[in-house]
Amino acid sequence: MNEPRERRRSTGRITLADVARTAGVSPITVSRALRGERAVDPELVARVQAAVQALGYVPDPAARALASRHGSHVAVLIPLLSNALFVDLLEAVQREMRPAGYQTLIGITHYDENEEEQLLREQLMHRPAGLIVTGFDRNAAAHALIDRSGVPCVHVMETSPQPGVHCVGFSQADAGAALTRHLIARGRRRIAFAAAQLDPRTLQRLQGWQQALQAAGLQAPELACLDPAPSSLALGGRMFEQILAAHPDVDAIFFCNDDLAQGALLAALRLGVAVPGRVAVAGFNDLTGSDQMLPALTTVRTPRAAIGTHAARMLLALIRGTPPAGGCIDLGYELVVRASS
Amino acid sequence: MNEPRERRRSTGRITLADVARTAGVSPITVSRALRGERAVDPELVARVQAAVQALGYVPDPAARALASRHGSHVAVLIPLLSNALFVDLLEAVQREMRPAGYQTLIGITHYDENEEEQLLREQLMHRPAGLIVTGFDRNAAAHALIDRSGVPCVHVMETSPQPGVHCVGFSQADAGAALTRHLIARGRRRIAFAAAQLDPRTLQRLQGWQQALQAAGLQAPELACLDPAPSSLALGGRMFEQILAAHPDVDAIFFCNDDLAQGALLAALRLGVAVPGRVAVAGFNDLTGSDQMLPALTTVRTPRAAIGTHAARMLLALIRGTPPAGGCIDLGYELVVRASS
DNA sequence: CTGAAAGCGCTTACAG
DNA sequence: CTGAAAGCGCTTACAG
Repeated sequence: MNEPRERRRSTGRITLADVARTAGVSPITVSRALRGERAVDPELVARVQAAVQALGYVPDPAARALASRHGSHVAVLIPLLSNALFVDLLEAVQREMRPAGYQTLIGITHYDENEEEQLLREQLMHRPAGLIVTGFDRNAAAHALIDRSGVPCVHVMETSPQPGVHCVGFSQADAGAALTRHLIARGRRRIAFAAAQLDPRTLQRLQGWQQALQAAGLQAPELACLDPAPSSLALGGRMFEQILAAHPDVDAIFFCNDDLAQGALLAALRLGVAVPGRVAVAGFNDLTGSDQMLPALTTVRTPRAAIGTHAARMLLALIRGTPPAGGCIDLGYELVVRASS
Repeated sequence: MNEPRERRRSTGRITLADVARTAGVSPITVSRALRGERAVDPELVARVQAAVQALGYVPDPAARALASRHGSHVAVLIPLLSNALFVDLLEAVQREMRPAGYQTLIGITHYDENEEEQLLREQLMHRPAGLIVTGFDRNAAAHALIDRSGVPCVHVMETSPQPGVHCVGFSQADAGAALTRHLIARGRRRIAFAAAQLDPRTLQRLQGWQQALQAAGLQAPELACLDPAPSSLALGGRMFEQILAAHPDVDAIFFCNDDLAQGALLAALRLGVAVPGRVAVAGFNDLTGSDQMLPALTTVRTPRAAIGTHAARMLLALIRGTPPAGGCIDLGYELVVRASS
């Protein structure tokens, strides 16, 4: 009898084959039982599970990915982590994905087209099971990468009427218009719009502001204060000063993000400008701290956690091949009127 | 002659074997040339690279992971993403890791021992090349998982004299003591410490506060205001009110995190309490907005970005098997004195 | 400095 | 409902 040849590279790891042996079934049956795929005799499933328990078997994701040609993770591309908006979104996505057995890989684009394209390339080479991206604006190469990859993709934060795309979000333009109409209803007539970063969603809010003013016969293009620099409290404070200096008749300012508006409120305190007496101030997103400001900040509450949850569920459905209910979900927004307007 | 048997499961993907064929070398030489491993004839390397370019070859991480028994990613465990501290840390880690070819997988523990253990289990089953964890406090099972995994691990945010462990951070206790001494030097005598969350690092700052007071003969255990709830602006405001109500003689409050202190400053404005006239206020971490507050907030600047950078480099060295310079790096902290104290 | 062979631990596709 | 065979695309360990 031949001596059994020694295995050359054994890792000592407990494998699916070990489970199969102790359960007295074939490896493929173990594989199917574990993934809940197709029908497997309940009794065999029980035996497999017992063996898994007894041996402490843990599947190897790399082997699984190699054999099945896609990983057990999803990639999420967001612009920043320093905006609490995206942190809330991410946490919600992870909360759905982890129990479903998917890891979440985060890519931060810094609002940069080229970084996003590069990131997409890297992520896609890891063969994610699914993809979540922010909005619809990206360069042609990035679009092509997504399309050609065949990886299911959900777009978040915006909505689109385009058929075939999957998205979860709300109308940024409508939300911007609604906030502007609120200011008009409060009797404001010279309403400025102050924005930083100038990403697509900010510009959509800008459009909403324009439309609402136009509808009321109050249009004032000179009151759009646009700065491509990153959003921050300090910048908001500076914008507040500049706008009041340049346009003393302004009686309301709509900031495209709460951090700018918070900075403006702080600057108003510093400068002794009465809010809302002299000028009303409003923000967007209802970030943490806005309800604590003095005066408390009027803003638009955006459903980012719900967006994350729904986007994850939609992606899971796409991954499983069960078509999700509807291609595009509009989760709306909520006007939060506080003392600053 | 036999008909060449058709390949059964070809994916159409360009593989290392394809590159080898067009470069006219063996697959293993391609593998070595691409990874820059050992010596390979420069001319062959050039031929391989040309073939890679021509074919648009992209290595498959799953196959690589399966063959080499560890992934091309590192896992990072942090408590929260809603504290800007950890966002800065993460961004710095990613900035080092991506160019080195490693993806960063983020796990959020929510300051929960069991969640951390579970997360560790999941992450480790994905065989990361390296691991970064926050601090040293975790349950025995989590410790054992890290040790037994054999995965190189760097601890961040704290320092430890223990030999054999790798860490990058600073002394939280020293920083807490330094801030307290500053308040004492400013003539404050009844100095309260207000903390939320009560995670290990917060409690280390508490110790620093105690030591500094004791050294000055000012100890006042009744002035430690500890709340296990998550840190927030609103909670800081409430704590501010409570402390002044319960201890009217308090003349300074040291909040364990800037968000609490910012909330306190806002509450002071609301209540008409003079800061620093009636009571000095200080925070910790120098988070965004602290310099914009009214008055601007005295705090301790913590080097989280530098911690991320150094931790990533240390981990890279451990992964490559080159022992890093020193097991533990203390990056210190910086007192930032502003108008609130 | 280079290579032929074997293997990493799973799943797919084909049968029955 | 179950299985034997082949293969996913790399790297390790052994030679030379």
